[in-house]
Amino acid sequence: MRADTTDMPEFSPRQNAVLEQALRLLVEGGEKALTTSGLARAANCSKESLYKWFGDREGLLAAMIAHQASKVRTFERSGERLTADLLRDHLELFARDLLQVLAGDVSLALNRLAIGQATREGSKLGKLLLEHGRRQIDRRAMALIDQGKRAGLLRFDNADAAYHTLYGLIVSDLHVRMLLGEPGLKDNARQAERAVVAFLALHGTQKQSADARGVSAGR
Amino acid sequence: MRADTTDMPEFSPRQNAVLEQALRLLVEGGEKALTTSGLARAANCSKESLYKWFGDREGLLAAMIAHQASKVRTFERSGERLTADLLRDHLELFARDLLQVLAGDVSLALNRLAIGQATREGSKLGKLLLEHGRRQIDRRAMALIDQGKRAGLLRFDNADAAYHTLYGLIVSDLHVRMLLGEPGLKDNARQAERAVVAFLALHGTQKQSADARGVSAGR
DNA sequence: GCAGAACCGTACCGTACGGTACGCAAAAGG
DNA sequence: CCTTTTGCGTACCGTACGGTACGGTTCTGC
Repeated sequence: MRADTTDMPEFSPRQNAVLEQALRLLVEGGEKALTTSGLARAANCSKESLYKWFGDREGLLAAMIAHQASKVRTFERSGERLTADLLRDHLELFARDLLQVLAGDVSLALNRLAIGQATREGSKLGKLLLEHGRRQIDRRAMALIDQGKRAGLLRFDNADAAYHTLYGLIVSDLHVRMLLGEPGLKDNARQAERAVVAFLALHGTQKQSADARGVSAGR
Repeated sequence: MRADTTDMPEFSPRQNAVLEQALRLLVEGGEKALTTSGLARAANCSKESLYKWFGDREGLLAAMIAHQASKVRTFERSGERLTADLLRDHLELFARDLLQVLAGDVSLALNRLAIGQATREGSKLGKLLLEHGRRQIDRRAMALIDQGKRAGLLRFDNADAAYHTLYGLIVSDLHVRMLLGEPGLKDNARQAERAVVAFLALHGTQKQSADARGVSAGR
């Protein structure tokens, strides 16, 4: 494996337009609506071109995932000095972004696709999705958590475990519920705030402000 | 107790055997392996009978969910007096049970099926799965949490929010990862213990024992 | 013992999919 | 200007699915 990322084929503009149509079909009608004939019709291209570009149906699905991942770029974080308030703000921003991403139409459709494809033996698409879709956001959170620890604002043994705690507090069972077709939250921001307050109560080194704790356990 | 929604048709032994085979096929090969012809062959019955009993394919899938749910009976809890240690034990037992259920082959297969079927507009199967599969375990946890509060061992505003916190701490993103084909945890018990310690740190009214806190944030 | 229902095994039907082949127009390139 | 490449549109093929029909067989009730 050379380097890490960006060994992605980088599709031509035409191919990207086709992949965009493919995503649209998938979002609007689920996997059964994404057929080679239907895509060729919707994208005004020939089936032959589809097979030439993407190999087969699985290649098309993989290309869709890569294409979507290439659109979500997570800006590298600044190296500013962390304060407790700043850390909390960044954690909340991360939480809100995470909830928004997970609730996105395209994200849900791709996850449904990969999960529907998966079996007990694992799934090529699932691996791809976790690798392309999650690594970015994982990195961002881990960097933030690590920075918080180095600044003496957070305390934990295992950064990975701490991150999973944060993730669980933010998302709970919401992701699976949305994948099953339930509507998302009315207020992502409130959920984000709650989760960060709880996370800081568990792993923070300082008392939080009074109004903040009111969210989690005040009357 | 028929109580609320036991309007489930209650299938005959023969039909239950067929549904069992259907689950086996689904677990072993995913949705694409669950065909009417394949099921008829595997269960030694005729396709005509399948359609007579279950109406159509969707009816078969719904029947599979109902059948599986009917097998998972959550024993009603005792009314014993709660102590802090007892509460922690029950919470840990709940967490272990939850992790074990979510990691089960049949549960994963049914969730994959319903998720693969779901679209933006929601899914009949998804609703069914959440209703039949989750309500039991939700009730159990809510009862336990509520009992803990009445015993003065837990403190929270919103029992629902507290339960979601507990759920998130226990499961994190593990469920989705497993749905995508990743292997489960090596040690469910450890994860359960961690989650309960964190939950009690957030919502408990008493200090936990030293070894317990060592799990979450020891030096 | 007999009529009727339930059921199995199989054959069958229409359809729609993934994938391939071909004819032709429009760019690309020299 | 001519050639080559690229790609569109369509037709086509094999397959496999969901669903139905039917003849033969076992089970059930009287």
